[in-house]
Amino acid sequence: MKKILNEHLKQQLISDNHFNDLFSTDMSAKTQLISVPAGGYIIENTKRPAYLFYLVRGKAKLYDAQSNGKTVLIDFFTPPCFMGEMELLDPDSEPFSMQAIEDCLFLALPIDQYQNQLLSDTIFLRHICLYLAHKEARDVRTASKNQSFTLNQRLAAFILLTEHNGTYNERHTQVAQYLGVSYRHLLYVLAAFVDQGYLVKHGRHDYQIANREKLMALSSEIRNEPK
Amino acid sequence: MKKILNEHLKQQLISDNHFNDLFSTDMSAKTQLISVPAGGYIIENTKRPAYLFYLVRGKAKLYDAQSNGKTVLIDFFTPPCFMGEMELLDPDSEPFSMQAIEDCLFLALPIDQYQNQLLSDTIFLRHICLYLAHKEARDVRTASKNQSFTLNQRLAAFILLTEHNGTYNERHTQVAQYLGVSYRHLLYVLAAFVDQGYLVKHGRHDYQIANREKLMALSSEIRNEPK
DNA sequence: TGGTAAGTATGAGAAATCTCACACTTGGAG
DNA sequence: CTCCAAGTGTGAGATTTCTCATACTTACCA
Repeated sequence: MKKILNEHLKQQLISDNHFNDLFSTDMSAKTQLISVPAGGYIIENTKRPAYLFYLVRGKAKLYDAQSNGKTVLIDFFTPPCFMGEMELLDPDSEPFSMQAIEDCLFLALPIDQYQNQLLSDTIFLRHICLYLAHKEARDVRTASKNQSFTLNQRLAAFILLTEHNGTYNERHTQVAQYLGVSYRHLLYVLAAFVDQGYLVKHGRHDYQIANREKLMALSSEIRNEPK
Repeated sequence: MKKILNEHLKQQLISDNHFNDLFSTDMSAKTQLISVPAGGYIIENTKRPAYLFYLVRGKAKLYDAQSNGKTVLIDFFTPPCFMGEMELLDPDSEPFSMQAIEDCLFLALPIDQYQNQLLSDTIFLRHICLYLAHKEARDVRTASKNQSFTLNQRLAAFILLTEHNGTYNERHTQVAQYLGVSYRHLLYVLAAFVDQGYLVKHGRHDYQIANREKLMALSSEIRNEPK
């Protein structure tokens, strides 16, 4: 995690993402530009994050740290979205981890400094409410729809979501758990993708996307709104 | 939908559910007690609800009205929970329907009268935020877990959730869609439940629960937190 | 340096679930 | 009253996915 001291870029991102509309006062001066490289942690395990993050570029994933020490893949994030809002709102919330899939750029506000101000800012709170309400509505619909699809389709979508520079290299065990299928079946379908030339296996852990169009075709039915 | 003029019951429900803690000022006097009978509509199709509801007793279900006129079962609600908060927050939100499964009791605040006040009440907004954030977190975990269970287990949980006085009578077509399985398979499992004596079929549309313990055993693995 | 846990890998048979085809019932709309 | 759409019901074969068993590899720790 690194602060980026590029005032011009910061201002442009703030304006591109209408960041100031989220608050009742101009937060530009208080906002920091932060980058996290692919694979880096944005929020670590049990550590309370120091910032409220607003993702403007990149992809990230959310883990849940279970009591037994295991971690479970929970959800994915793409811009624009908040991260760390749960910690801002609820000091007693459970620990979890947030990790960058691609290089990520954030507009970030130091929590300890501005927590009180943010929690008293009705415009900000309304935006968070709306964000959460919409996210919830979307997730419920997506979850309901997802059940109807075969692992072929869901895996294609998953690969495209988590791929980085054309390379897919998630842990099979975690993915199987996240997609709700057996490890065995995941490997079958992965092998089938290689067979059919959609992926090429490199070494033990990396798969290179060889036919992105086909993967997109497979996954397209999931993303599209029903007519 | 009926207003209930029972001041004593209202005060008791307000106190039992710590309703006043949700706001920065005492809303008791402004709160109405509203009941909706089983099967009745709490929020109808495209009609903007007149109240912000807080469910304190009963069960309800949420439908999504699609553009083609069809309706899709989306989610279920049990106390305590808000209903209509989306409409309060976002005047442009999509239409949907909320229907009572059992007789429901609500603490309700007229939206047109108190919308501005509520949207300026940081305590209330924080509670809504927290409610939404926790609901979201729970739903994501549940959805992820649900995939791992067989229709046997999910259907058992679903029957217990939607049952009313020991009778289950949801539309098969909707349930199949909601649970993400084919109509055919749903009927298979339902028939198996009857075979095994968990349910008894009455007429064409009603199933009576004949072995609640067994259904609870089947569904228990879903609800329990992982250790 | 060896042991152990976690991840990767594959086969074979079983269970869950789907698709398709077809028939019957029911409740409105005209 | 008739027709039609939607819901209900059932059979048979195909596909998806699971379970279990069994190896091999890798990382890490004592």
